[in-house]
Amino acid sequence: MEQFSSMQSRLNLQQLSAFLTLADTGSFGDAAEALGVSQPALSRTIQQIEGKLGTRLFDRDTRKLRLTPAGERLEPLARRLMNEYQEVFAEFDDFVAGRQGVVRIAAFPSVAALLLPGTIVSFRERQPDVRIQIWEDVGRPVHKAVLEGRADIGLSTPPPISSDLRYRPLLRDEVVLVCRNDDMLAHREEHDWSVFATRAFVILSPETGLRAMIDGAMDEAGVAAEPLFNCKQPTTIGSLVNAGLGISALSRLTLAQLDSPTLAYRKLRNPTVARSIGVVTHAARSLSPAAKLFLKELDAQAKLLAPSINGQPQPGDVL
Amino acid sequence: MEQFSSMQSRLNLQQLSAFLTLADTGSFGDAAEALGVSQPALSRTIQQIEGKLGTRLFDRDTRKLRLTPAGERLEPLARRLMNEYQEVFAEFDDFVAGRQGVVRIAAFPSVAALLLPGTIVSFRERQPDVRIQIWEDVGRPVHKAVLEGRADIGLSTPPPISSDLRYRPLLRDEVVLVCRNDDMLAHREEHDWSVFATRAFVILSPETGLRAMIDGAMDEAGVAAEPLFNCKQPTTIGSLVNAGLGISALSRLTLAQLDSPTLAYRKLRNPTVARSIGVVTHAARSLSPAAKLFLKELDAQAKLLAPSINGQPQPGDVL
DNA sequence: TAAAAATACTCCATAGGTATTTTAT
DNA sequence: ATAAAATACCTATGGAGTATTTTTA
Repeated sequence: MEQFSSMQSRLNLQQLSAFLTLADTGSFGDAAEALGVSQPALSRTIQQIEGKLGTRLFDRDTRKLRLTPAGERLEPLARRLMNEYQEVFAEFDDFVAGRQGVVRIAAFPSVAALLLPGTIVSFRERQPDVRIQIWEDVGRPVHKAVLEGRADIGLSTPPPISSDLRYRPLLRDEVVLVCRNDDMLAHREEHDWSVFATRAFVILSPETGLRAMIDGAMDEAGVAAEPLFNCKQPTTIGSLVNAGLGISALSRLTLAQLDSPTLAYRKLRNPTVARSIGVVTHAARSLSPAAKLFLKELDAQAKLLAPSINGQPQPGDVL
Repeated sequence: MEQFSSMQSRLNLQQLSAFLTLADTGSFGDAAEALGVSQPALSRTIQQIEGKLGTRLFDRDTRKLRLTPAGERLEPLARRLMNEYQEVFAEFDDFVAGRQGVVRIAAFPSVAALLLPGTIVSFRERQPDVRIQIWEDVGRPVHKAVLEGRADIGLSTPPPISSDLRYRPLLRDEVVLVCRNDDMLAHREEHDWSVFATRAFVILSPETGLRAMIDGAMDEAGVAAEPLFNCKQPTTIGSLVNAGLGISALSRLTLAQLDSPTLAYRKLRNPTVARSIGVVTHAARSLSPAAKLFLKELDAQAKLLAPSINGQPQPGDVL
């Protein structure tokens, strides 16, 4: 920077500090001690400063020491500079320690609803000054937000391999049968996919990721049945099932989000279908310290939910 | 200063500059060139910075370079700091060059009236941003103001020797006979002090410095006459003389201050009495650069006035 | 004459340079 | 294969120490 080519007449921070300390103490000996250097060292430093600036800063002899007019002019300026400097690095230290900053999260609504509230509560206890921003998105948009740097952390299914994204699984989200809890199907712990051939059923619309998994499972199970409704929203499915219009298949996480006391879920097998929900980050970009701390909190939260929802990824899972 | 004992995590200005330049150029090679150092040198500098701060500031490989979140946070802070720094030293350089500051002057009213207006006009042409403060005082108060640091420059008679003041003469201010210009005394170029024995006269009151000189001269000349009035103000003397009530003795400078077209002055001899008017500064205190420049202007102005008022100090002068 | 700043000299830590290696496209 | 950053190794400057001299009240 050319700023520094013509820097003959500017003091570095150490020199500013030496100047201020001498101005404070009024004696080379005391100032040198305060600065942790020898008296001759400080003596030379002050001479160098005065040489650089082209003025004496102190009128002095072996008995007296006082600021010159130039010194008096410099003092408040130097003091302001040093304070600014302190403040800047105090602020930055806060950032580095994760006490300050912004964490931007892009997440599936289901994950946002289930995992984030608890995480945020305990995170904010520790890091009250960190701002948290959440975008609820589905599938691809989450990956895109992380890829393009609009979000620090994505919570979603795994991104396509060989993209510049990194993925770490948090939860195993299994596709389950959804019915009213007074439905006779609720009497059994598990059902085959063939159950959908025997009952009216409602299902998510084809553009959703879950629907693709469900279609795949039905194919594999050889079940060819026509759904009663295609719904965009999981909540609609919940209402329809509650209304007794049919049964459905949803992921555990999506169902948990509905939070309906009258709905039950039962395992579906042959095949068992699950997707992985996890953390998406950019492979080439560092996370902010605050974001790293947030991730730790997320891990803890995911472990907490493990008994009710989670499961380790298993062979055969659709990830 | 303890500020520096715990300074492990703070960057010096060179490091800040290196960081900003790299952020600007986006390439180690280019940034190194801009900074005037080699690429490996900058490479190491950045590593040291990151080590100190405890975070990476750039995500980089041999092809790409971009700021990390920490880097993005630091950038505006660092930029602000560097700007502050530039501004502080630009301002201080102005001060050192005498383009900025305050010059405080304590002066005899007569000197203030005669010497300062021209000096200030030409000084302000060159240094329009320097503020000038003037206190009009007489004799001792001028010395005291300089001694106590309330004024940078005093314009007055010489201070008592062996005080902490320094004195440099500017003008020789001679005591002269003052009469109306239609007075018969004006016909002769010079008069002895005995002239006061022959005419009614008015005179400054005893507490003034000039009065002491006049009394001394009258003693020496053996003139013992009673003044008609003792006046505190030179202007009163001017009025009385103009009114034809008598003649008087004043210094050239004091008379010039009256600026009356109907008054004349003539040399007084046996003895010739003069005082020195000059610059009083503190012996142990530096002058501000602006004050030094002001003194130069004063010298020039005093030389300009030399033909009409001045004269070199002469043997026998009361200084 | 005593206390404090300035000087003289010596030393070493660090910032910088050159040559080379590693790495990612 | 190429271009850029990182590493290795060396050098030299300037900041800091100890011992000593100078200065002034």
